[in-house]
This record gives sequence, C-alpha cells and structure tokens, in this order.
Amino acid sequence: MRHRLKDVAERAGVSVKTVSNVVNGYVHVRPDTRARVEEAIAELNYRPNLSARHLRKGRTGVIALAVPELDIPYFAELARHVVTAAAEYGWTVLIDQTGGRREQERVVASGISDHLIDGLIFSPLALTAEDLASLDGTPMVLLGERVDHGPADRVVIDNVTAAREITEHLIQLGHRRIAAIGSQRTDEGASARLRLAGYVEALRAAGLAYDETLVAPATAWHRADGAAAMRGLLTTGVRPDAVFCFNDTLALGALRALHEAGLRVPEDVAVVGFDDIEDGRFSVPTLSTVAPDKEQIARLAVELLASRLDGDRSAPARALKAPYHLELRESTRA
Amino acid sequence: MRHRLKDVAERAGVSVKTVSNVVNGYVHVRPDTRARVEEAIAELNYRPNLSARHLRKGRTGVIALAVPELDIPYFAELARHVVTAAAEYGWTVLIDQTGGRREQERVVASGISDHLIDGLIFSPLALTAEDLASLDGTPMVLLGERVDHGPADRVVIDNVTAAREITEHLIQLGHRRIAAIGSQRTDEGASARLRLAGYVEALRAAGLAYDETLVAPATAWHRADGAAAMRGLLTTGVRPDAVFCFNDTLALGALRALHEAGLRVPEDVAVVGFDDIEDGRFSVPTLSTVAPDKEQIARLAVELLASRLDGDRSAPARALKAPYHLELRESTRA
DNA sequence: GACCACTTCTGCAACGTTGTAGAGCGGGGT
DNA sequence: ACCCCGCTCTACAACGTTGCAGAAGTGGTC
Repeated sequence: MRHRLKDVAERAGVSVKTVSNVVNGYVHVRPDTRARVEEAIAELNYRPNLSARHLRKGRTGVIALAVPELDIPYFAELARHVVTAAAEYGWTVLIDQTGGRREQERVVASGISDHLIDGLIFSPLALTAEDLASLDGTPMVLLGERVDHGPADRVVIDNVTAAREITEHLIQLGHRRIAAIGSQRTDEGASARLRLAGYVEALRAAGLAYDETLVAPATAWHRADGAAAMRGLLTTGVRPDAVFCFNDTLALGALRALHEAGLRVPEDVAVVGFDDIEDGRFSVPTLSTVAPDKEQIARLAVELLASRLDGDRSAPARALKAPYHLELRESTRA
Repeated sequence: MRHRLKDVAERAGVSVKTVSNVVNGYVHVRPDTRARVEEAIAELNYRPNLSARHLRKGRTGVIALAVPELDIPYFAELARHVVTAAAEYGWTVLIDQTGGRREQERVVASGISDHLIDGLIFSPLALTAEDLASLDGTPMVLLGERVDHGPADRVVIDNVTAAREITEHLIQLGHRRIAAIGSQRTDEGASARLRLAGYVEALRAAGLAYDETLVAPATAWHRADGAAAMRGLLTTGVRPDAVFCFNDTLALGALRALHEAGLRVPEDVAVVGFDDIEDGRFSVPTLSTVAPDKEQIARLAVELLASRLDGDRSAPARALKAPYHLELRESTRA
C-alpha cells in the first residue's frame, strides 16, 4: 500500500540514495535518470515517511502553538495568523489547549516537545518563571505580557500604554466615573495587572480619583463574566458613565448586561474593550477597542522562532513589540 | 543535552531494552531494577524521541483536524471539543486550515498524511468525491453534509429536518414572509442546499408560496455577508417579517443590518440562525438557532477514527448522526 | 597519454526506538 | 537429581531516511 524509497528505486532501476537525491532536489542527477525516478514516484504515489526523515535530520517541521482556549475569539484569530505565517516557513502547526491551567501548561512546555516539535509559540496564563527556567531547551517564543518570565524570546504589545490611551479616550469624551472590568488578583493576571496600571495612570494624569468600587474583578474573561461584572457594578449605587473592559468578550458581555438594564450605549454608559475581535465590529453597538496587530504578532513570533532554530540557541533572549491602534466605534461615539 | 535510552541504560547499568521496558510499563522487571532505571530517567530528564518511536511502531499518536477557517466560531468551538475528545485517546491534534479551497483541501487530505498523522478529521467544503476516492488510505472521518462523498466514515446532523423545524418555528409564530440568507449555487454549498431544502419543505407544508426574491445568496458565511444580504433584502420592496440565516454569523450580520435600518428584532423582523455559537447567547437580541451537539459531533468523530484505526480498515464506511435541538431566544420571542 | 576536476551514482552507517528470540537463573514438581 | 517453567534481562535487527565517503564515468588540459 505505502511505498518506500526502496520500492521506487527498484522500479526505476537505481539506488535508494539516488531516489532520495531526486526527492530532495540534489542537482547532480542526469535528466533522464531524474525523469525515470520521477515517473516511478508518480506511479507508486510515493510519499516520504516524515517520521523517518525527522529521525534522521533531527527536525520535524512541526511547531506547536499553545493557547488557553481555542474558542476565545482572540486566540482563534491569532491561531489563524500563526498557521498562515508558519506555512511560509514550511512548518505545520500543532495546536494545544492548556485551559490556562498551570499543570497543563507545564506539560505542554516540556512534555510536548519530546522531539515531536521543533519549537513552541506559547501564550501562557499561569506558568511561572521557575517553570520556564526548569525546561531544557525547546526553543520557545512567549506571547503576552508576563513581566517576569525569565530568559525566553517573546512578542508583546505595550499593554500599559494601550490601556492608558483607551482610558484617555474615555476621559476626553467627558466621562468621569470610569469603571474597569477584568481585574485579577492572582499572579496569573499579568495582562490584567498591566491594563489596570494603564487605566490608573490615565485617571491620575487627568486628576481623577481612583475608586476601587469601580473596579470589578473577573476570574475568566468570557462574555458571561463581563455580563456578571457589569450587573454587579450597576447594583452598587452610583452608576458609572463609562466602562473599560480588559478584553472584548468581557465588553460584549457588559453590553448585553447594559441592554438588559435598559441603559443605552454610548448615551448612558460608554464601553470600550481590548483585542479587536471580529464580533466587536458587528455587535449592537459596534465596540471601541484597542486593536493589537495580530498578524504582526504572529509573524514576529514565527520569525523569532525561526531565527532561534537556525541561529545561536544560547543567544540572549529578545523581546519584540508589536504595534496596536485604537479602533473607535459606536460604543464611544460622542 | 538531550538524552537517549542508551544514556539512561549506561547510567542505570542495564541494557537499552530494559530501559525501554520500564518506559513502556512492561511488568517483568524487578522492583529494584525498575527503581534504578527510573532514577536514571529522572536524573537525566529523559524523554522518548517520538519520531523514532513512531518510525518503529508505524503510529504517530497525532491526528489532524482540517477545517476551513479557525476564526469562524463554529469551527473554533468544534476544534476545542475535538482536541478534548482526542486527548482521551492520548492523541495530539494537529490543526490545519484549508480556507475552503479545493486545492488546499486535497493537499491536506493526501499530502499531510505523509506518515505524520495516523488519521484525519475533515470538514471539507470544496472537495469532491473523486478527490477523496483518489486518496490512498489515510483513515479519515468527514464532518458535515456533502451527500456525495463516497466511502468515508462521517458524522452528520440532519440538516434538512433541522432547517425545516426552525422554519416551522417561525411559521408557528405567525410569520408569513420568511426570507432565507446563505444560499449557494456552487457544488461547494452542500450545507446551504440541505438547509434550503428544509426551508422549502416547511413552507410547502404550511401552504406558503416559495418566493425566490426572498432567498439571498452568500458566497461566504461571515458576518459581513449576512449584513450585506440583509441590506439587500430590505431594499427589494416588500420587507420580510422573518429571516432564516443558514448560520449564526450570517444571522449576527443580519441583526446588525436590521439595527442600522432602524428595525426592531423580533417585533419587526424575527431572526434565526444555525450553529449555536457563543456569540449568539450574548448578542442584542440573543439569537434563536439550531444547536448541533458539537461535543457529541467531536466525540463521535474521534471514536469513529479510533475504531477505524484499531479495527478493519476496509470495513464499510459508517455515517453517524449527531443530535441537535432548537435553542429559542429573544430574536424570535412572540 | 597522463592527470585532474567534475559529474553521476552507489553502499554503508547511523538517527532512537521496539519486537523477537533467547540466555541465565532459581524454584517447584516428579 | 532431574526437568520444566516463569521471571528477568539481553543482543540483535529492523522501521525509512539521509550524510558521508568514495567508485565509476566523462571530458578538458598540458
């Protein structure tokens, strides 16, 4: 059923190695020999056994992308771009879900390597710097903002500045009681911490008081958490006139809760998110948000990984910044 | 850096094969030998080379999931369930995007196999029966409804009946001018054809005329296409009083277009979708839809693949039906 | 015609693992 | 005392591929 180099070689009347040479595009093969071999390959529908090739070469041509959850739109969109960018390097992408659980993230970061993958692009939530330090050297690129995760390449966006800018946008529109949804107390909430810091910076710079009752925590960042947090904010007395949600799904949940409470967006309460997921362009109202350049993030991550694989594996870690911009839509129209 | 069985064997003072036996849980190993080996494994942080193991065993422990696009929520949610279900069999899932393009789908269906994967779960849009027939035997499970795709296992839901039921729901609510969004003329639109058939069946059964001007095509099924189609329907004279969108993203786009046109949902126009994606539970209004049991679809697909891998590869193809139900929400409230 | 350089092709070994066959040992039954 | 069996472990070969070293053939130069 499945044929090997040997079968092709016998059929073409050449050695195994010559077939291998043809398959790999070695130049010093006579045209007629090449033709005979190619014919045999076609007739037998020969395909190389990648396991064997990889065993021999020490490379697999597969990289892994590990994200918390695939059905979080941000990660799905990111995954798409990573797969596309990796294809340009001839890589296949193996996608892993960690659920954001530390144990699973550790398994992925170490165990998954097992010579099955050449490298890893990793968006960790719970992993600590020590976990990473303990890994032997599967080349790895981290996505996201954990400030303390030791010596690995990574691609980040400037969360603090982005959060400050989108908050400033709300302030410029005249909002004064600006709530935040999505804060997290645990170590896992690195993004949350940085975005909260940007929010606080903007308030301070505008001379607005930081009011802790306006900051709603959210353990997960799903729509349901955003809706619940918004409902909570609405029942605590004075209503905010704007809300900065730390990602778009939270914001979409918040929009929903505001709708249920009979409040208009942006007239009664303005809403902004973070991530610029597709949904936010079609929600009612459409969602103002921070738009990280996901394509660029994916491209940079793949390039970092490629240069790490081809180059010096002990070179110092690099951190690249990906651009973002504010995408202002109906949920903050003046 | 990276250690092999041989290194462990030397350190533990046993043969390579004994280490292999320990790693694979072979029972006839003396406890003290086992302990020594395990200690050596731990000290060296040994991990098996999967390429070598797979070369030897002929199995890779990797299956592929091929979908048109990862950032279509339905496929992302499905992917999540497939990854989870596959994990129970100890499989890793490699995810491929075909973009729905026939050429890419053919590459995935044949080329990708290349001994890298044991099997494939495949959601094809454009692939023809001949394409499939020409493949040598990588075990494959097809998802979805193409009626004509030859002898491969597949998991389907009853699209025609589901579409009829959701249309009947609209009819029962008193709607009479029921539009449909998402029809496709090409061969690729198997789902579209079946859902249209169910829609027509329901109209016929209720004695309603089938009006072609109420059926809007959509080449892709993204939000933007749904919005465009809805705008088109609104400008063609008599306004429909309900719309059946062939998937949820189309429906979310349609909701957006209705909102822009100043029409209320469901008071002026009722809307239903298909797929039950997360977004539809938080949109304004929430979306009535056909909810296929995605977890079940994924589980059945993985099980079919498993039984094909372990069992008779030439057994007749099986088609399993996954359940669905109607999820009625605000967009069709009476 | 001797030499050299280049082209074309080949055989061997090795990548790290596991299946098979079997060696050595000790215990229990006769 | 002998045989047999089961336990424990080992040696070897093989999975399909490619790097390396080199053999054979071709043609050009002095």
